[in-house]
Amino acid sequence: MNKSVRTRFAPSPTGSPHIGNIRTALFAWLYARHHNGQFLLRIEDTDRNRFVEGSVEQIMRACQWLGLDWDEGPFYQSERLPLYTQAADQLIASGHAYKCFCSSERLDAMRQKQEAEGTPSGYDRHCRNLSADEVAKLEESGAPCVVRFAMPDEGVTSFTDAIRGEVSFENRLLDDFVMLKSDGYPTYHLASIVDDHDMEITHVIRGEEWISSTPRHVLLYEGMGWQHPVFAHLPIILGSDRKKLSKRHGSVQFVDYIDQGYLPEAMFNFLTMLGWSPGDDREEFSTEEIVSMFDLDKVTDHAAIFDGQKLLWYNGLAIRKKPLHELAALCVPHLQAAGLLSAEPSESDLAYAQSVIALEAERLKLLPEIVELTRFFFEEISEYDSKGTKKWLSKPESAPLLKLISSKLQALTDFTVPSIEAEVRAAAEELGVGAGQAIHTTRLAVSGRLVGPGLFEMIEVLGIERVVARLEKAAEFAQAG
RNA sequence: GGGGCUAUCGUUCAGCGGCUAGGACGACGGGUUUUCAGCCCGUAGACCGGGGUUCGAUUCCCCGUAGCCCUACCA
Repeated sequence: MNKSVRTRFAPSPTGSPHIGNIRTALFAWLYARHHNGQFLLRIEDTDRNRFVEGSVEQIMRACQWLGLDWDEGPFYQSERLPLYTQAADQLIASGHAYKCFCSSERLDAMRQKQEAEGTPSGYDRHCRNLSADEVAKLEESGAPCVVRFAMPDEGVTSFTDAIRGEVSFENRLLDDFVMLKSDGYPTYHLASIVDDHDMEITHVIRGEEWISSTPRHVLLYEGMGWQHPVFAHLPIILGSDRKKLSKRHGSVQFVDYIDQGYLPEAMFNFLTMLGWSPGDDREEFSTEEIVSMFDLDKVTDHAAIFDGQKLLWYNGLAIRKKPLHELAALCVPHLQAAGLLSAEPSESDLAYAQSVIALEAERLKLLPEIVELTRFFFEEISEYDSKGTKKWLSKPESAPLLKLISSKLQALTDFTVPSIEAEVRAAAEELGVGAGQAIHTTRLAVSGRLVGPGLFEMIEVLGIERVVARLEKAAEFAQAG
């Protein structure tokens, strides 16, 4: 009869979500799903200055793409203002909070002085002991005010982090933070505890940058007479130089990875392994397997470094695991965008595209690469690889070789890999050149390139007409020198 | 300046008092093959430093160092 687990992802709409944001969402989602609980989405839009149009859409797009479905929400804090002011009033009434009328100038001066003197920073509690009369007078004058939490000046506040164990802070080192701003909006601290309580969140799973703020939250819960949820602070994700993830490490915006052609399965697997493990050496899992195994006690407590190469490896893995028709469905839009395939391809065009994709699948690491990998299957060859030209097409035997192969293939009634291979090898033998030479020369003739799928498979898929035309063209080119 | 979190191969995840310190990515070498890729096999590569505790520390404690986070009317 234990309360069902409820977690949430609570991003602020200040831009496109970061890799780290989504990883946090992922872990919160995994925890909820593992325990058959609920996962909610809450938009923390309490800072009107930093609001960025479109970020909520990007956040939802990222979650949906990864498969992080939410059971409730999205909730918007900006629509719940009365809840926060009520809580603030209650805290003032119970003596846990007070109004502060200090101007930003006074606060700046105070901070400068503290810095100059090397004394600990923090609000000097100037307004903490204002009498009721003074407060009334100031309110009457219309002076803007904020509500600050009245920190106990002694004692220790501690909590048990689900990942790090017991963490404690001395209250006297904590200052009277602002919980309600002068514009009537709450700060994160107030809003999040009011909402987490109201939404019956059982586990607050968030980034480790929140650890230092947690004693404030614990005290806020106590002030409200509420029990606080379990806190779990996830390790941060850093760049390869152990510095904050930034553009220099590649993309930091999550949606960029969608656009670059990563697969959600790969990203899902990669991200969960960044800070979590099943406790042994395995690291390739399906989403279902991860959901069934995931728990907070296996989350590491130290920073993880974002390794783009590993992500790429996971992506290649995911691509190779995809059933062909699914992979084709993912590649087709890229081919269409490149103009290699029409917007409304015929049945046979589609079938052709699919067999082409099948040949290149194992070389594919990123979806958009399919375009350059397969271009020659769809378009005529505009030029031959220059190294290949020098090495193979410049040989005097190339033209007769290509012509012979062409005629042999044309005579074929059974245009399949084994017969194609037999004919190419026979042609080589007839002219007394090595099979390797015949194969490389032919590859260059039909694809213009030096590397690619197996030659015979490639010829079969290209079809007799294209192949013959290309062999003849290459023979002419070779003859002309 | 103050406070907090963290510290195993280049990276990642294991190890939770006794191990030849393991797996993966990457690197390097080999095999398969017509090339590349893939696949298979192999090689190199790590316990931040100093004190304790203990018969015994990578593992527990303390100090130092380093990185990161907080120290906003931002989240």
